[in-house]
Amino acid sequence: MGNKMVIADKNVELKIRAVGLKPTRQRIGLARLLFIGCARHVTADELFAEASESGVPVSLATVYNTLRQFVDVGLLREVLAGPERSYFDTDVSHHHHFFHVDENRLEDLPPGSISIDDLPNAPAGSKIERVDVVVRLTRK
Amino acid sequence: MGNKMVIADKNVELKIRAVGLKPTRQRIGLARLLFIGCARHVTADELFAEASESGVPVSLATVYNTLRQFVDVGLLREVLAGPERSYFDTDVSHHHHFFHVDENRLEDLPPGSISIDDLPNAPAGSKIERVDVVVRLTRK
DNA sequence: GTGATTGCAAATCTTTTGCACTAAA
DNA sequence: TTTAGTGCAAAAGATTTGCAATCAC
Repeated sequence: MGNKMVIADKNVELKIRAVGLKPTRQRIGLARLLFIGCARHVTADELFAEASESGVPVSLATVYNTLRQFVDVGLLREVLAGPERSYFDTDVSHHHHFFHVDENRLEDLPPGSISIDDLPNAPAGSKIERVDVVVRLTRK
Repeated sequence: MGNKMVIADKNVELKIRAVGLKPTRQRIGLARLLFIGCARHVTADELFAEASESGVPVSLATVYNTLRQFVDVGLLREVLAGPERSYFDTDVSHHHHFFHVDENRLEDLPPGSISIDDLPNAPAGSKIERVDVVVRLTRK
């Protein structure tokens, strides 16, 4: 059993090294939670809770700092879905989201769901960084 | 000069009454700033500053509460552009936004700029409340 | 007069930061 | 050993809330 785990850990460590960060116990622990397995959407709070449960020794401040660093180096994408809190997506490819308003939960749009035509020109002096689409959902 | 002002005030008061709110001095003052003239995007802070400058006697807490109430009754729309603060749009019709990341400023997309095809079906049990598109801009 | 609204200050919530301590290289 | 990273507690910023005072009707 331990074998796969060890290999995955090694990959996570390499991933962190690859972006120029020091692979500390905390970063490795958080990265394991984030990057081993399917793509996911987390808040700082959720990740902190998960880390605590699974025995990763980390403080909430470090969770925040680590998430920010991972975004900065392109390992995570920050998704703006509501004004209350930030969501982080382990899938950094260009895609869009459902946001379940009643549950404060993000979900990927099925790929190819939305195609945007007639993208406007950026106003003078600006360039388009990114286009975010959020489909807000409520209970039926 | 005073005449137009008085009429506009009257309309603002009627607007507030129409949604079932009591037209207090504060609500009328804020509504005048918001709804007389062109459509605009404001933050609570900006509106509070404006109110203070133009002699509308109102506290920051009341600005927040009033904005929230105006959103609830459909007089304003809250726009999600970043996690730091909320923006309020006096244009409640369906339209999308540029967000100037470096300036924290919203701007309407030229009408008809974006057309979304292939809108996905909502997941089971949910219905689509709204689709938000934010085109994030940085300095060129 | 009476119930809704306001102002203020305090509380809340998310996120960031300063600084002494710890750990990775 | 040396520098980067961490934890804690405090700070910061946006927003909400409790409650006594005030206002609209």
